[in-house]
Amino acid sequence: MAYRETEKMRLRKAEIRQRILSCALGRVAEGGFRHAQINQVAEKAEVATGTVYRHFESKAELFAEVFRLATEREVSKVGEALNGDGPVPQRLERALRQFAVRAMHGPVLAWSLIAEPVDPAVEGERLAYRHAYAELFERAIREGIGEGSLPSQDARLSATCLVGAVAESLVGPLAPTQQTTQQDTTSPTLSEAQITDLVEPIITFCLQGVTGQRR
Amino acid sequence: MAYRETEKMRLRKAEIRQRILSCALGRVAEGGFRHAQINQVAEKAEVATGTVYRHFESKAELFAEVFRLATEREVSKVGEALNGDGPVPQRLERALRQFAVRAMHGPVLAWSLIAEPVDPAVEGERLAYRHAYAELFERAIREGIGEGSLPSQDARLSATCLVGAVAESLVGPLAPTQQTTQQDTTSPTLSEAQITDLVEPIITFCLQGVTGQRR
Amino acid sequence: MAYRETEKMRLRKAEIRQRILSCALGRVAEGGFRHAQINQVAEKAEVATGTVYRHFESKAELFAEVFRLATEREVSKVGEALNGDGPVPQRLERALRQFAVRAMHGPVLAWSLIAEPVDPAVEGERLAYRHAYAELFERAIREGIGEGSLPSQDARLSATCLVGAVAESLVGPLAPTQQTTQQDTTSPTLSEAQITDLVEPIITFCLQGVTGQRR
Amino acid sequence: MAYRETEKMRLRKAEIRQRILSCALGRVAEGGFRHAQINQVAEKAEVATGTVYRHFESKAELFAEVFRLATEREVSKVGEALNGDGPVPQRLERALRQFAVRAMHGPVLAWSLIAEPVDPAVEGERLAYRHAYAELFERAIREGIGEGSLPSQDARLSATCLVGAVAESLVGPLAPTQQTTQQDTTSPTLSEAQITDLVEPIITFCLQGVTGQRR
DNA sequence: AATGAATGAGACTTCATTCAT
DNA sequence: TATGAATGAAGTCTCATTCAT
Repeated sequence: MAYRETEKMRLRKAEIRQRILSCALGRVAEGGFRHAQINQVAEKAEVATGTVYRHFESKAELFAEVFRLATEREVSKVGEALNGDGPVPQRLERALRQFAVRAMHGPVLAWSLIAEPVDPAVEGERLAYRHAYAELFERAIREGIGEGSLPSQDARLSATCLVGAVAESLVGPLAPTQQTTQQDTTSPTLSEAQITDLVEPIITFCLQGVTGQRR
Repeated sequence: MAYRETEKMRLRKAEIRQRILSCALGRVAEGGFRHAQINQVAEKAEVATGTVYRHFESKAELFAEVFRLATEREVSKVGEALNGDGPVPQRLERALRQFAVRAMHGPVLAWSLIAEPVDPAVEGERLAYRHAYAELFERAIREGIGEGSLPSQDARLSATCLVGAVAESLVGPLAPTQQTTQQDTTSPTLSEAQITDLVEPIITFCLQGVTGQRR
Repeated sequence: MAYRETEKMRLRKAEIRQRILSCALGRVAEGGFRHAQINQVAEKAEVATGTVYRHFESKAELFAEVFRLATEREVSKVGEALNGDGPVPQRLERALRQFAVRAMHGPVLAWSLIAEPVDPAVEGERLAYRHAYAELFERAIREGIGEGSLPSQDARLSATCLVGAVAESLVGPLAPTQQTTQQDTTSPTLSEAQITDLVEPIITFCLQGVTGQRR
Repeated sequence: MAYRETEKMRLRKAEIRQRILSCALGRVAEGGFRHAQINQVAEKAEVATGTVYRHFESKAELFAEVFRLATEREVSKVGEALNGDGPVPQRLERALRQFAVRAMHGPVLAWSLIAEPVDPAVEGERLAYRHAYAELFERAIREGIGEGSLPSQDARLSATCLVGAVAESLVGPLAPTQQTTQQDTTSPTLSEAQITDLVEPIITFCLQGVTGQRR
């Protein structure tokens, strides 16, 4: 008989691709890019090594995709918050909270996305990611300066400071959740209340940084 | 006689140890921990590979020590600035400038110290480093709150934000000096004027963040 | 009804087999056996990988067949020339020219057929191919010795020398057309005039070799 | 104690390098470049895989060296024969005999050197090897034309024919010693008498080819 | 009977660490 | 004690072949 059920198989293939991606993401979330090896990803996804290479050209390609996958939604959420209605400081606050709360839910992953050095190919994605963040914040800050709700300042550097302050506070080794080594594969999950307690002071700092006014 | 011989040898041994350490530091400054291999360090230090292992238990041990070496002075400089005379905001400004300017002069090293993921053993040192920074800033902020020069705030988180904002701005992939991949082993050297242009807005942001007042 | 259906399918099957064979030959002609992978052959033939294995037991089987396909016609042309009318030296000349000119038109293929090492199974075919050539030439030389148009000689070795001289001149790395690496997949096509300039001296050498007389 | 016995160790290192080279050559002689894998070479040489890489930058480098090793002497012997005293035809005869007899003693190796396709890096060496041969013969033929002992001819093509005729006769699949597959790892060793019987007719053919006179 | 995704052995290469000299 | 060659586990990637659909 000719060839049937292409649809089913296409689904299966897509599913395996997804499984590989998500297992790769899982490995990154557990131990960072550093500890995510093709073999282990394949094993976790219950496929053969070669299968990974059927779906992704190389390790770098795979993790670049992982990066995009993990990143896209984060950036778009922050973007939504920043592009919403209301005065800029209020929107900044929403966006920072969005950024911070999400990062708190997966600190190792967040850290990998933000700080871990990787293959040049993946690095490209990270750069894009940070750029995306920075540009979103930068644009908002410029807008705030324009509308008079923010004082004059170097919008780009302020945007960078925002990202840095949040990232460091939440996922850096200093962060309350990271009192231990990053190599730990288990990360504590915080309660919503704990998260709020951490996030609010950070937002205060950041908003004061851009507005120059006591919050 | 026997004693003086021993003494000489002890000096020589210490000297070799220093040379290994400083060459290892050199490699990190050039390309990060990632690209610092024992063989290359040994070669640069003009000793045999095995000699490195006579002075340091393992690669991790060596680089932990490297980390301490590189870090100690940075932290103590910032500490001096923070523990000096004058109102806290002024001291904070001095310290931040100290931190920022030094980082700008060796971005790859700074980035490695701040952000590059490494062996657990080395990570411990990084933790200590960031802790040291955070504690210095935290103490100063507390003092400022006490003396009334700073508003009430979560001193620890503010301190962390300070470190994060500076680090991100100066050595992150977004930083003006890092518009390219970290894999680059050559980093542009900035003129003093350029450095000032970068550092001032950052300091402004940070001070506003802790003081809640327009600078 | 049932019969005609079967017939149609048999034709279709034969056609697919042919397509696979000819695409495999194409790949060899482009880059040699070395660079002819089953996947690429299948893709070029617009069938699935598995289909190749329905028609041929293994890669080796396929390429053995390819070898036969590519070889048969060459040998039979040379055979016709050798078995024609006229004195042996004249027929040898015709045959050598036939051999040489054809090889010049597809140097990579010719080289693959003559010299590239391959799987044992394929090698068997190459052996048969060279044997066929050698036997044709050998028989002609024997005939020439018999009729007195050629001096006494070891007919087999002379035949081998003929093949070797032509093959090396035309497809060896020394050959004027092969001044570059075999890995090159594109080979220059020569004009008829150029081909003649190359072929004539070779024929002269070969005929002198068997006749022992100045041509 | 400081470092002693450098001399002994240098010898040992050189010896290992030699052992690797000679085992690699052995593998080529047994089954061609195709079947010479780094692991097997290392095993045969009784060293670890990594050791091979201490002595040679890459597989290609190793086999390029193997090629040079195997080739140098052959070419220089032929060169000596060609550059000696006496009329050109006589020198050609000496050189051809030299070439042929040596090849007969290691047919698989000879074939690998002459015909097997390999890594581009190794191919470079082969090219050089064939060039060397061709140039030697070409120069001699030109000289012969100059001194009147050889008729006018395309020296380059004649030289190529010489190499091809000898190579094919001795190491090609048609050659009496190669009635079986090249993949055979054992090759029959011929007696001196047998070798003479094979070599003489080849030389006759070749000399007749270049001189156009019955030998 | 055709499909083509999955398989997995096997090839090359790197580099932290050891150990005979 | 210093040396540095040797080690070998581990990692990435390829490709002939199989097999569920």
